[in-house]
Amino acid sequence: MGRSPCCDKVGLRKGTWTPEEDQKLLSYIQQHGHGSWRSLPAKAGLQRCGKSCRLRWTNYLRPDIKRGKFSSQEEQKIIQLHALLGNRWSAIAAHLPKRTDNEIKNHWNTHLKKRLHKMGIDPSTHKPKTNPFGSGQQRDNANLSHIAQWESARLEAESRLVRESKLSSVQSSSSSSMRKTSKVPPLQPIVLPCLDVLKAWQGTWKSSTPTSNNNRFFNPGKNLQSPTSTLHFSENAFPSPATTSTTPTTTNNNNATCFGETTMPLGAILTNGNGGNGMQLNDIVGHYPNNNVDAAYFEESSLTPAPSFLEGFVDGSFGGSSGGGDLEDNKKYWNSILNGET
DNA sequence: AAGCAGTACAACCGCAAGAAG
DNA sequence: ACTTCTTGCGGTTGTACTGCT
Repeated sequence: MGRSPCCDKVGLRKGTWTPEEDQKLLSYIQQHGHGSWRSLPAKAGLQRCGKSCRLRWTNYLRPDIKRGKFSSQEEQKIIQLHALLGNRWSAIAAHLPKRTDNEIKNHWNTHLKKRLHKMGIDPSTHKPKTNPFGSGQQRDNANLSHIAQWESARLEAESRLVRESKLSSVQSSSSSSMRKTSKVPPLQPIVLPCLDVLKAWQGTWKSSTPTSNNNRFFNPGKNLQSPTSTLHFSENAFPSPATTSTTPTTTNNNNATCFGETTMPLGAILTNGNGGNGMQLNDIVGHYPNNNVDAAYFEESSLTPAPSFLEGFVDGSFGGSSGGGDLEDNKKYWNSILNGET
């Protein structure tokens, strides 16, 4: 009973692959496909076990692999995904085209983990290791609240991911017998994990009891403190809700008048818009001429601590002045959200 | 130039689980 | 129902490279 070893380990080479071995493996697979990995080494004239061949192929020789330095955009995505998925490298890799789980794992362990440490962030929890914001009691409370909300959102998103993963694996297994076993949730349609967290966060805020006061967008109610976070909306980017109604419109307004730069609590964006006390992503972009995300940008002002998964959204997105992500990628991000994957 | 430590990346190992016989 | 095969996955180790003393 039990599994047999992947190879007999006698007379087989281990360690770094030579260019000759690579060439043998590559040319064999190009001609015949890999077939059964166990039988491949003998057929290809390699003194390696099948498992080693498979690893070499999937992590290095495969033609659809992008090698080389990770872009800042990719790094940001890895951090965001890791905040959501933890060490599920294959799941993370599924969201980074042409990158292997092994490469991402190595990059995380050798670069990103250390970088987060230096920034005072615990890479396993994605939370600040210590309070970097001084000693004000009020600030401390706000931060604790912020962290608690973030954690709550994260857990909710994670549980949702698990639910969706189970659901889709049932669907996919019934629809395709070719699909091999995998812990990775199916990728189509792509639902951005960041958005999951945003949604979860929405739920967190929505669960509080809104009251009407002079903040038309956001009122955290009694159970949750207002976040310390605010977002700045640039001039000409955001038509004034004050000129229309107390609730943001969900329809596009090409002739919308704009108000000058304003400061909005993060909750204004993350709480439910149609309910009247906050805005959804659709609501926000609905205010821009032609629903065009190019028309807007926002930048982080005092989101503290900034959850890493939000960085793509609040740190320099849309070519904002604070530097940050690539404009085109951010636009794709947002357009995918607005095209109904939400 | 040699030795050493740190870093980056490739590769290995063992486990889990579905497929196949 | 059971065993074996096969593949995928994540953690860990090994090795080559680089920079410093």
